[in-house]
Amino acid sequence: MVMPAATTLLAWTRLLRAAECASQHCADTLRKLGLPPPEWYDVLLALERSGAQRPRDLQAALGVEQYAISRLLDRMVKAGLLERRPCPDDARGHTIRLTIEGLEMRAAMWPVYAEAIEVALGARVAEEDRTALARLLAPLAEPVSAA
Amino acid sequence: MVMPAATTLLAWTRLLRAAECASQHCADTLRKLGLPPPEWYDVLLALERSGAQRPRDLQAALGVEQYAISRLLDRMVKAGLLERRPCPDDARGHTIRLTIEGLEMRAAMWPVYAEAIEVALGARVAEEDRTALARLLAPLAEPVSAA
DNA sequence: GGTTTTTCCATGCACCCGCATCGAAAAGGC
DNA sequence: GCCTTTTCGATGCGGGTGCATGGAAAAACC
Repeated sequence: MVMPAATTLLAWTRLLRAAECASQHCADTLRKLGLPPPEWYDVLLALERSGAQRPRDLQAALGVEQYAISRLLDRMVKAGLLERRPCPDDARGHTIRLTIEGLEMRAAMWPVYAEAIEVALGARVAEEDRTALARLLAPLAEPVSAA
Repeated sequence: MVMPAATTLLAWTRLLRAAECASQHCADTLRKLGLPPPEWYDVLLALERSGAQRPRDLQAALGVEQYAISRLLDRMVKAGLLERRPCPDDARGHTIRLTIEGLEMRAAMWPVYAEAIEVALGARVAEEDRTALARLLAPLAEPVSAA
């Protein structure tokens, strides 16, 4: 029976706990101000950067499950931040566009989101340590090889 | 408007993505073998180490919400892994005990869990880097100061 | 062209979570 | 002792997630 090294277990628990604390702080901060959760921000940002996209492209870009995107877009359309349009060259799909409200919402969320990230991470780790951290996390930031 | 440093944003995205990938791999591995999710393991381990505990102690030890523990214990009792007993010196609470099945379940989960951790983390980061990673994550592994 | 396979997206269902709240027991104030 | 406050744990409700599946369009195959 394989027993992970002590350093592995320590890094493991710290990694999970750190991510939990950080993302929790972020989500809480947004919610307390009546703003949408972080994943909405990611969608808004992706659309603002790349223009209209199809759900499957967003899915690939954001790395979430297909049904998650489908329902996330539902909610955001219902909230008036996005618009579904029929896709000209593929009748199965749609193209998703930002509305004005969506654009404004991203702008409204950013300062709050940025501040939360700064508090949760920037202010707690020195510049050089952040660089080292990013480098060490790089190999872990992609899916475990197709199990 | 505060704009986090580039190193902060990079570390941020890597941290969240790494934790997501790692914990996902772990949960998937257990699930595919018909085993309970990781949080059940944590409860089983805590009880095996410290003997019977009260829900509020487990809550503090595991750092989850009160209602989460309440319902998690419900499910685990229903699955036959735990037992609730009246608490002798506090009629509001209970003491939670492992059953034989709970003990066996933890033993059954460990090799699988350990292997998944090894694959998701141990095999992807060198020994010295794991040490450095744990050190860098330490300040982040506790809740953001009471916001 | 017709048939099979694959891609794209939605959705029913069961489950889990977060919030707010509740009832009951203990602790504290006097 | 009595009253107020705090602690302990459960739960109804709305909503999000994962799984499996469905239907329709496109692509691939022959």
